[in-house]
Amino acid sequence: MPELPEVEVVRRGLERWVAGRTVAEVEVLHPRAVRRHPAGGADFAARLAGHRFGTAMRRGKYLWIPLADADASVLGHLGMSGQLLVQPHEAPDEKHLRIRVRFDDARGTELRFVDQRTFGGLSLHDNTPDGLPDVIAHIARDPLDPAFDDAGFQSALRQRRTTIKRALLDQSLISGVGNIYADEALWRSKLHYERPTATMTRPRSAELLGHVRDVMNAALAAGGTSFDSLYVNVNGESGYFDRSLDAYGREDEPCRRCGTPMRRRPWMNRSSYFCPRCQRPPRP
DNA sequence: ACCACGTCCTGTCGGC
DNA sequence: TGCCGACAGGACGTGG
Repeated sequence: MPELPEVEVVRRGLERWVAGRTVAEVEVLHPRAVRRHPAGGADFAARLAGHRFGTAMRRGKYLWIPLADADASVLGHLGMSGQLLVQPHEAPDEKHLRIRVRFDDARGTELRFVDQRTFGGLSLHDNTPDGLPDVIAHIARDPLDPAFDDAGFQSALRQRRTTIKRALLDQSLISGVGNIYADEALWRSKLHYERPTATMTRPRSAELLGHVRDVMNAALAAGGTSFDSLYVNVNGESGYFDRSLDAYGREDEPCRRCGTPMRRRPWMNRSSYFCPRCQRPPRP
């Protein structure tokens, strides 16, 4: 379940292994992997061939590789189980290989998009004037972006009529936060996931934002987290932010602050993990 | 305009 | 032993 730190690790891998290379041929092996490319797989392959890759960029969980010779980008999202692998040509095809990109050089490697659950995919889009693929113009900056607007986020929270975890997962408010880091940041902030955003004072919002950044930076320092053997970085090495989670997946285990057994609650077709003592539910 | 929820997908795991 | 349901969840479309 790649979130921002894992995606950043993949971005760095792309920067190192595919920047500057020219596409020779693209094979789309599963239509769902290009479902965000409206004209379909054949068009995706045809339009990409012959173009040279620039330096991979990232916003939140989205990755894109600008074409060095056109005002367009290859946009990628890893979804739940997506991997971008740089593999030798002779490596056997992965079971869930969805897209293969061959290059026109003699480096002997190709780029592969592998994805078991097919929530992720690649697509080709024109750029907006600020160099962003047009279809992700609505995605907010992420908290590690130097241009992230802290004050704007805080006032947006107060104006919303929703609850805090929903807001953290809303990619138009703040991007790059998924279920795992949301639970981690809320635990660190001693906030219940159902706290109304309207009750978030400036200091409380600032503290939460600080914890979101701390959790992400810690994961980044550890080379990206993975809690699922499906997740592998761009070179095929599995990252693992070992034993550093305080909330996610810790049902019935003692809270690392107060020792109370942690709880899991079904929430929005997923789960929320929290300490019932440190993170008191809001008064109804 | 804002907000909530169902849906897509495949593999693993645990219970009966 | 084998079947079946629950679970994992990011982002988008739809309906309120």
